[in-house]
Amino acid sequence: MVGIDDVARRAGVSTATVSRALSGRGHVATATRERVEEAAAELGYVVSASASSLATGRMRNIGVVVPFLNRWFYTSVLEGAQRRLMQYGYDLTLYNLSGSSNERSTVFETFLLRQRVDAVIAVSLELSAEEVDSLHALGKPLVGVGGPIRGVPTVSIDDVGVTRLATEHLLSLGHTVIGHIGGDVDAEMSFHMPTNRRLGWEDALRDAGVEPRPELYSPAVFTMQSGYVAAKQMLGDPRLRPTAVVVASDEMAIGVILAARDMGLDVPRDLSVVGIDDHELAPFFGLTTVAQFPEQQGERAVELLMRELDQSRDDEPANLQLPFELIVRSSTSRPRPEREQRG
Amino acid sequence: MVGIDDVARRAGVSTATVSRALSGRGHVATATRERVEEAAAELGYVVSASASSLATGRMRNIGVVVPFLNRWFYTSVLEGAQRRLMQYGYDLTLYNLSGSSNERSTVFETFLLRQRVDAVIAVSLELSAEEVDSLHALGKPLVGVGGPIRGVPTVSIDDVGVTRLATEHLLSLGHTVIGHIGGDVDAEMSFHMPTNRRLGWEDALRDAGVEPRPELYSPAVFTMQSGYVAAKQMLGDPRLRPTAVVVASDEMAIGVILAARDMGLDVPRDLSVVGIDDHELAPFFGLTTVAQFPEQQGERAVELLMRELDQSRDDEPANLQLPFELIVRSSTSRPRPEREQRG
DNA sequence: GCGGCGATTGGAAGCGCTTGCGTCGGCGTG
DNA sequence: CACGCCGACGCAAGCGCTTCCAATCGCCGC
Repeated sequence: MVGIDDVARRAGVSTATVSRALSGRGHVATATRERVEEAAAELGYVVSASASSLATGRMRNIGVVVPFLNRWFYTSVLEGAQRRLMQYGYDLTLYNLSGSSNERSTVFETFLLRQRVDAVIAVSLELSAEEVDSLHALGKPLVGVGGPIRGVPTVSIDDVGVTRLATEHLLSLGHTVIGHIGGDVDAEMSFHMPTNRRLGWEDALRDAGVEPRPELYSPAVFTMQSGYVAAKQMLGDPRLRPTAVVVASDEMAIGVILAARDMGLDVPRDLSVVGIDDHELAPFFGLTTVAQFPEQQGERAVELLMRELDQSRDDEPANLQLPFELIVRSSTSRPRPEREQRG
Repeated sequence: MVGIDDVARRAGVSTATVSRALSGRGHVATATRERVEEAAAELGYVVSASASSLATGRMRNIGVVVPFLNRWFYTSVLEGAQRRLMQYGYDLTLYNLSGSSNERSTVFETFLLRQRVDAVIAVSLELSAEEVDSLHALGKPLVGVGGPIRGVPTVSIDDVGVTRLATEHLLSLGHTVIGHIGGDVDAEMSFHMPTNRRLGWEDALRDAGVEPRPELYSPAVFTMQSGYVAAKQMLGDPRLRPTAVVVASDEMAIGVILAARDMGLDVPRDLSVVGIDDHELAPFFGLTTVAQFPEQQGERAVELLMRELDQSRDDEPANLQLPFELIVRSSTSRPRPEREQRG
């Protein structure tokens, strides 16, 4: 294994100089630096991560904790985070909580505290005060993606605003009987998100002078299947049927579209559907949706972290609100004229 | 930061003993061990990963390289690998190649060689000889998931057998005009897999005395959309239409089902469809499929790796063939009687 | 009762880097 | 022209563990 001394010898300098030259810290004459770099390249020298970490106390590695892996949102965040981290020269070690039920405590109590990561990004996780504290006690910065966490900087989108925008789109098309199929709070780990999305729907309706009808809200978990089932139920009675629905995720929304088809309803003629996410399948189903950009969220989370890692954490926890955007496709249109609709 | 000497002092022993007691290596009297463990627990001591790694040369961390993240197969493999690694006390650091085009070389030349991982798992990646060699030169074991790699132990499924099984299922139902929608070799990174799956279809047909018709094979990339488009084309002409199709992945197969519906064809009455994977959406669409178990593949890959890491690599590269299984749902049935079919 | 052996434990030498502290010149000022 | 400063570089002390080697000690077999 070629070590720093080999490089030093070959370049005719001390190991200290090699270290400085290669890391860019400290003053090194240009000529010397080049000689060192050349020697390192010729020998195929790569610094030993563990030796470097032991000496500096920094691992150049950050931990990302996700509640699931098999979900578009999480993998997208992961993808963005990974890309940005790589640019910073950092590694990403992955912790997935979806395994056994006690995996969560294992991750927090053993793995994350094991000095293997400089910081952690928690995606859609409601962290307990102890979890946050134990990390902070070790001097490990922490940032969250999705949903605020007490005392922790976070990047997220305005979940109220998202469904509000979706609902307003529908209202602007002339719909007034608008349903909402949303997250079932108990079934998901991402705490306030489902509730906030419902609030956005309610707020938009009220602002338009329409009182949201409880029977037009239907909870569901974030899967296509669950969206399908919820839609079947909500659309069952033609007299109570909404002319449009705001659905809390694209996957659910696709389930809704499929349900509508199976019931002989034409989308968007009989039912307008708007989802949230801009999932990769959304274009295929012509789904109008409010796009969020999870990859970007992952990237921003990394940037936030890097800032905390660099500077002494002066500024207080920022809550970064990321943009979202309505994308109109073919699943929404004006409602059918009343008389025709009844027919 | 509490270190090993703190524990040693508290337990009244030397650091050497603490190390031995906590790591389980070497002989330590039971009473002593307990005393040390107690002291460590009270102090909340956790070994410093970098110090330990520097001393032992082992990182207890393995790298997993995937070509994409947003695909059911990869995340499932990842999930299985992660779970098993965690049980072994190992971390998983993730490398995703789907970013920029030069990310691949960056990963291999910089990150993987940086002494941060003890070994690597390559998922659905055709590695070049240099990539394999450079890893082996560093003494880093390597195992592949999906598709054989020269000189590297691999876990995979029998891709020929998988489509063969699917095709035989269709044949046994009485179908004889069976199409295949499969991977486009050029568009995917997973090399022989698409070809092998096509071979399975051809073999099964020939064994049944049916010559596979080239116009009943249609290449497509592994997405729902692409399956949809391919199906629209293959099913376009009623006189040439197959009564059944074997589709190389569930996502594509769902696209096929959707296309059939849009063309007014009833599945399975007018068209039987069988996919491969047992994707999480398969039950929802009633898709008959040949299940493979990617999580299990991830787990087995880890086990293979651990064996290489433990023993001196005596045995030569094993190629582990994992099981697959036909799951019959509602997308396949006997073909309609001939006369009715034409009608 | 004695030599020897294995179980226990401590001492101390690294593992391969980073970095504070010093030294050595060369150059800008007064 | 002398002084002081600063850039460039080398020395050597760690960073916090692991583990080889040696020292002890209790106990067994002859």
